[in-house]
Parts: sequence; structure tokens; C-alpha cells
Amino acid sequence: MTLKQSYGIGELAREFDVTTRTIRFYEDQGLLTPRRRGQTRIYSPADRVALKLILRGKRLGFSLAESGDLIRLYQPTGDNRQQLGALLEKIEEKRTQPQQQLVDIQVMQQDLDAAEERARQALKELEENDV
Amino acid sequence: MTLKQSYGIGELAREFDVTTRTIRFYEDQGLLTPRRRGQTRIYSPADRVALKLILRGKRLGFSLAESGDLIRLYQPTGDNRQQLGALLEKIEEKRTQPQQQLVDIQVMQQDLDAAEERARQALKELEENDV
DNA sequence: CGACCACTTTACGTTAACGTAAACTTCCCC
DNA sequence: GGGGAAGTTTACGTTAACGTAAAGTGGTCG
Repeated sequence: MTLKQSYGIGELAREFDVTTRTIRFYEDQGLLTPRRRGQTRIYSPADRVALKLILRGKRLGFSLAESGDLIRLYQPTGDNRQQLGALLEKIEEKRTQPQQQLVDIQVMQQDLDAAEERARQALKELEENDV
Repeated sequence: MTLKQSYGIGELAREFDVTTRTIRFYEDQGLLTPRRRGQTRIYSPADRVALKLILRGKRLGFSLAESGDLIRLYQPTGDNRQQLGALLEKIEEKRTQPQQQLVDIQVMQQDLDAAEERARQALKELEENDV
């Protein structure tokens, strides 16, 4: 069994837990390019991957425009040297942000550990004074 | 030598690379509570830490309201059991998000590696056809 | 046939997080 | 004492990322 060749808008909306309005909005922003059957949108597996990238980007704090850049990295681009060079720069640019975020996350985890511990202690003391 | 006891608004703005407008806005939202000397704001080390938390939260995609929750975790709160319980729930809530982000980042890094490799390959082929 | 989906377009509304401008006060310096 | 420089309040403006309503189209089921 091979994977599905096309998807409806509602189908994608359910799978990724977004509204159809959101999906159409992304198309409006040039991030998705479904074909049409009549006036109904038909999404390819590539569109589905693009949507996945957008949502992952969002969780990492990327703007839609930035996610657009990332998506273009995945499209076979009959491109010239200029564009490829700029592309490599963008990649490096994007690469540093997750690194900072990784540090942020580690610090945040430690902070949360400490905060939880203090909260537990406070609770414990309240209970002991309660006997 | 001990650390500074107080900071001016411009001083903090320069240190964290935000505008003074931003800092005043955070106060408006109840995230910072500087004291006053005359009408001028004086920030404590605790305010400085709070600001740091806000900005770190932003990089992780937290809203200001959420960062407000986190800040309150660091304030000695003459609190009752109810509040502490709710607090622990919030901590757990926050904890899951960074975990998902960690996965996102790892996947994203791999994607970027692959994208860079493909871009380099494309460049290389262009150059070889160029002799 | 009627009714109920799922889909469409058009367009105005909303929220968060500040930006920006105007019109002060305060302090310091020469 | 005139003028920066840095601070203040008040208030309207802006952008991103959708929400929400209105009004229409197209298939299908009983």
C-alpha cells in the first residue's frame, strides 16, 4: 500500500487540527498551491508536507514568510547560482535560531524543575502545619 | 564586588536590545513593577530577571500572559494550597511544550542539513558544466 | 425534489505586541 | 539660562494571522 495521492481541504484540516480558513489563508500567502477540480481545491502530498513545515515552523516561532523560505528549499528550483547562494545564507541564518532556542529550553527546563520543587516544598509545609 | 542594585530604563533597554516603549508596555501588562524616584522608573534586579524571562519566553513562542505566569512562579507568594495546586498544573503544562519544540528542532536541523546538501550539490553541478 | 453536507468567494472584524508622534518635565553642562 | 539628553504621559496607528459572517455552488441521499 502506497500513500495517498491527494487530499481535500477538510481532510487536511482535521489531520492537522487547523481550520479550512487557515489553509486557504496559507494559499493566499503563496505557501500552498493546490490544483483545482472545478472550483474545489485538491492538495498533493507536497502540499501536505508544506503544511507540516508551516505548522512546525509556527511552533518554533517562525513567521509564515520565513516558513515560506523553508518550503522553497524543498522545491526543485530550476534556479541559478545567485539564488542558490542566497539560499545557503538563509539556511545558516535559520540554523542559529534553533540553537539559541535549545539553550533557552534547557534553561527553561531547569527553571521549571526549581519552580516545581519550591511549590512542592511550600505545599508540604502547609500540610505539616495542618496536623 | 556585588551586582548592581538598580537599573534605569534606558540601561535595561540597551542591555536586552529592546525599546523603552517595550519595557513600559510590559509594566502596563503587569509583568514589571519598578518603583519610582519622582516620576522616573527604577528597576530592581528582580525586575531585570523578569525581563530576561519574558524575552526568553518570547523566543520560545510564549505569549506575554504565559510569561507572566512563569514570572509569578519566581515570586515568594504568600499563597494558599489552591493556588499552589493550580501552579503545579501550569508548570506541567509548560513543560510539555518545550519537549515538542525539542523534537521540532531536531527534525528541523536534519531538514536543514539535507537542504544545504542539496543546494551545495546543485551549485557544484552548475560549476562543472561551466568549464 | 428538498435538504443537507462540504466546498467556495468576498469582505469586514479581532487580538497581541508593540511603533510612533506630540507635548511635557528634569537634570546636567557650559 | 539655553539647550541637549533622557525620562515621562497620552493616544492613535500598524502588522501578522487568522476569525467570522454572508451568500452562493455542487454533489448525494432518501
